[in-house]
Amino acid sequence: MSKTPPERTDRSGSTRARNAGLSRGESPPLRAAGTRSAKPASSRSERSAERREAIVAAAFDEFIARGFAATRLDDVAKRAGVAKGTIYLHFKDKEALFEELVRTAIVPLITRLAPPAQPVGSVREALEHFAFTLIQEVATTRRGDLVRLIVAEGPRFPAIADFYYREVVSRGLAAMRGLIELAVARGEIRVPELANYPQIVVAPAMIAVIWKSLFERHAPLDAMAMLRVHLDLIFGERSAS
Amino acid sequence: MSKTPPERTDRSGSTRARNAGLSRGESPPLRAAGTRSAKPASSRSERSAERREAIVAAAFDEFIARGFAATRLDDVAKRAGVAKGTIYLHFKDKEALFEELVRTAIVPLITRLAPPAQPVGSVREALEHFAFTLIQEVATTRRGDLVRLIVAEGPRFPAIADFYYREVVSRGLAAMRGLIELAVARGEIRVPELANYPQIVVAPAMIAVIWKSLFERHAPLDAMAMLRVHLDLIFGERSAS
DNA sequence: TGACAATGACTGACTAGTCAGTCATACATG
DNA sequence: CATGTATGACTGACTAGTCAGTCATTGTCA
Repeated sequence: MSKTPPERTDRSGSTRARNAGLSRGESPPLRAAGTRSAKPASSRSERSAERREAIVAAAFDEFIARGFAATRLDDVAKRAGVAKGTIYLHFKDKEALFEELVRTAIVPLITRLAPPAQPVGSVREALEHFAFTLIQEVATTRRGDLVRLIVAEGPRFPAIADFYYREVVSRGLAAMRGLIELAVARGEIRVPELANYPQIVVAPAMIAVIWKSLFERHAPLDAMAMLRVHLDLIFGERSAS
Repeated sequence: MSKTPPERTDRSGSTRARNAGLSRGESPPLRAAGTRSAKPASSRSERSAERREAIVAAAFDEFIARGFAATRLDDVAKRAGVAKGTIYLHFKDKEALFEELVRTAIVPLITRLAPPAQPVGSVREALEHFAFTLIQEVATTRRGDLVRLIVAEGPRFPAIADFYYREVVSRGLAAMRGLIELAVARGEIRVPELANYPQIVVAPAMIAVIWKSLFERHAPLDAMAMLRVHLDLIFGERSAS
C-alpha cells in the first residue's frame, strides 16, 4: 500500500558495484555495535569501507556466538547498524560473508603468530615466547573462538578448511618443523622424530584454546603453566627455573 | 529482540526411557526408508524401542553431517524410515533429541576408553595400548565426529558441555592423572608436574581426532606413529623399540 | 561561488520458501 | 472393539534474498 511513486523504471541493469574498496582486511578492533553516529564523515567510499568493516565485525560476533546456520542476517545488520540490504551490497550472500569473514580474521592470526624463523636465543626460549604470544593473542581473545568456529564449520565449508590449512596450519607446522630441526641439531631436543610431527608441539596450545571456550567455567586452566610443563617434556627436564 | 527463540524448556518430568539399549554404538542400522513392511514383529514395545534407536542413529548421522541448526527433522525421519510425527512420540523436541543423542553416544565412548586404573605392565605400555584403542575406536570411526560436534555445539548447549565435561573429560583426566602419578612414583616419568596437566598427555590424541575430520585429505596423519613419538617425549627417549 | 543534476550507497517492506511442531485420521494389537 | 501408536498433511513462525525508492555526496556549469 501507500507510495507507488512515479514509475522510475530504467536503470534496470543495476550494475551492483561489487568491490567497494575493502582496502586492508585488517579488521582489528571489533568496533562497538551502534557506531552509526554523526561524524563529519569522510568521503563516500571511505564511509562505505567503514560500513563493510562494521558488517564484518558484527558478523564475526554473531557467527562466533551462533554458528553459520543459526545466525540471522537481520541480527548482523542490526548489530552493524545498517539495513539488511546493505549487507548484500558488499557480499553476494550469507555464505560469501562467512567465508570472507574467516579469511579476513585469519590474516592477523598469521601475522601475529609467525614464529621467528631463526631465534636469537635458545629454541626453547623462542617457543616459550611463542606460546606466551599465542595465549595472549588467541586463547584469551575472541580469536580463539575463530579456531573453534573453523573446527565446527570446516567440514561444511571445504573452501574454509582448505584456506585455513593452507594459510595457517601448513605454514605454522612448517615453521615449527624448522625450529625443531634446529633444536635437534643444537642438541636441545633429543627426540629427532619430533620433527615429523610438529603437531605434537602445538597440540597442548590448541587444546588450551578449545578448553577455554568449552570448559573454562568448569575448571579454569592455567594455559601458560601447562605449556611450560609441555616444553619441559620436549626439551628434557627443566632447563631454566 | 523479541524473537524468543528456543527457550530452553528445562525438560522437566519426561522420564523418557533413557537407556534404550543402544548396545553397540556402531550405528550400523541406517535402515532403508520403506522398511515398514511385514516382519513377524515382536511385541509392540520392542518395535517402539527399535524405532527409537533408528531415530537416534539417523539423527546422529544428520547432526554430525550438518550440525544442530542445519539439520532437518524431515531428513532424520526419512533416514530413520519413520514419519516425522513419530519422532515427537519419542522426543519432546529437536533439542531434546540432540541432547539425548549426545548422551547416548557418549556412553560407549566412556566404556570403550576407560583406561586401566592399575596397569599390568609399565605405564608406558598401558598408555600405548590406550592410544591404540583410542585411534581405533574414535579417530577412525564416526565417534570422532562426535567430539567435533561437541566442540562445535558445546557453547550453544551448555547442558551438553556440562555433561561431556562431567562424564568424559573430568573422568578421563582423573584417570590419566592417576596413571601419571603412578609412573612418576615408579620413575617412568621424570617430570612430576605433568600430573597437574593430564591434558598434555591427551592433547595429541585430540588433535589427531580433529585432524582426521578436517585435514585428512590435505595431509594424511599417521596418528599412532605420532602418539608414539609423543610417548617417547613423556617417558624420555625411546625405551622399547 | 551557487544552483542544479547525476550518482550510487543505503533502506526496509516484501516475496518466496523453509521447517519445527501439531493433530485429525488410519492402523495395529491385545 | 478399545486403546495406544504411527502417519503425514498442515500451520504458523521465521528468514535469506530482492528491489523500488530515498537522499547525501559529488560533479558540472553559469
